[in-house]
Amino acid sequence: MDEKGRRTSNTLLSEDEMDLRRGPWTVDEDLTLINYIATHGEGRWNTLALSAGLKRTGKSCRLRWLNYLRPDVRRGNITLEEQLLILELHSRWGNRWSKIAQYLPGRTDNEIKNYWRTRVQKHAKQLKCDVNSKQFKDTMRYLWMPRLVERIQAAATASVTTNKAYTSENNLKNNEIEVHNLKDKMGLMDLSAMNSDFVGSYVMQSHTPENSSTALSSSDSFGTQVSTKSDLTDYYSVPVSRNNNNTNPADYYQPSQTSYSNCITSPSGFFPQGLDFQSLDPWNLQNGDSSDNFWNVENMLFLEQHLMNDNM
DNA sequence: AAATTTTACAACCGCCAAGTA
DNA sequence: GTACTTGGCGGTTGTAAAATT
Repeated sequence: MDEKGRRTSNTLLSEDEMDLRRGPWTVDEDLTLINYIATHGEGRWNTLALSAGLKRTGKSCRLRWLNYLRPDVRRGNITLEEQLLILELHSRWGNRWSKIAQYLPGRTDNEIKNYWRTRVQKHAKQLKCDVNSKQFKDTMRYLWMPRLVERIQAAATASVTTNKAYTSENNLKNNEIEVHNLKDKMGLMDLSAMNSDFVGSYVMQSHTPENSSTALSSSDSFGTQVSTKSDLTDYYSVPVSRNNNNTNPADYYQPSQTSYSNCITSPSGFFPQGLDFQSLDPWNLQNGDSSDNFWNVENMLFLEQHLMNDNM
């Protein structure tokens, strides 16, 4: 029996007989579930559903709790850092959403899965290539991911400039914690090059009072985030390490034969001569509007052709 | 302004493995 | 040992909101 009915005493009742509800949860149902779990805790979801008086399956209650009501669920835009992690972890583990979600605290497997399907797969579809193809994976790894790193770095640099004066004891404490967490995550990605200076400056952004809509905390994947032209110089300048010990996190993404810097500044290292590299960047903010103008027809055709040649 | 299409995401489905009676 | 229950997972669907025509 896969929750098609529930056994009460010796009687097996069908879902119809139990008048089970489906579809969106109401506020009342949410409150009932929250209150019940607050009092009795999680677990034994079928029993919980019955005891709480919810006309839902145990599965439905579990899902609602885990994906939506749990207090530590993070909502809102996937940050650049999270996008980078998702791309990286997916390249390692494929559709192991729950495993990937373990490394994004507060994000659910469902949310990550939705992100992947709606944003990433969309672009694979537009490129007319399979999301699991080598070509698409290469595009992700050598084009989008370095660009994401660059954007994270650019945002961090910008935050250092604009928030120089913003330091408080609390901030420093919070930053220490986040630097630690971030390093844990990045450590998983083997981003040994990421130094605390860089990470710290990045994290600083997330604790500034005016951070609510920064490039870091609010962004849409593949260039649909809202931004301003003033950001452009950062996005398109060559990433320069903020110190001299070669600790540019982007270095991690160096392909075996072509350097990351070459990818960024000279796409010909990876893509054919003449390719309008900037336009191929999913996070391209040219013209002040980032919303997918990256995938203009010309470049689509060009990349498509390149991918086809690659197949031969 | 209305109709249509697209996007984003919550919720459901079916399968499977582990636990339990 | 086995039939059943439960919870977890990945895939898919439904639908409200936003964008476009």
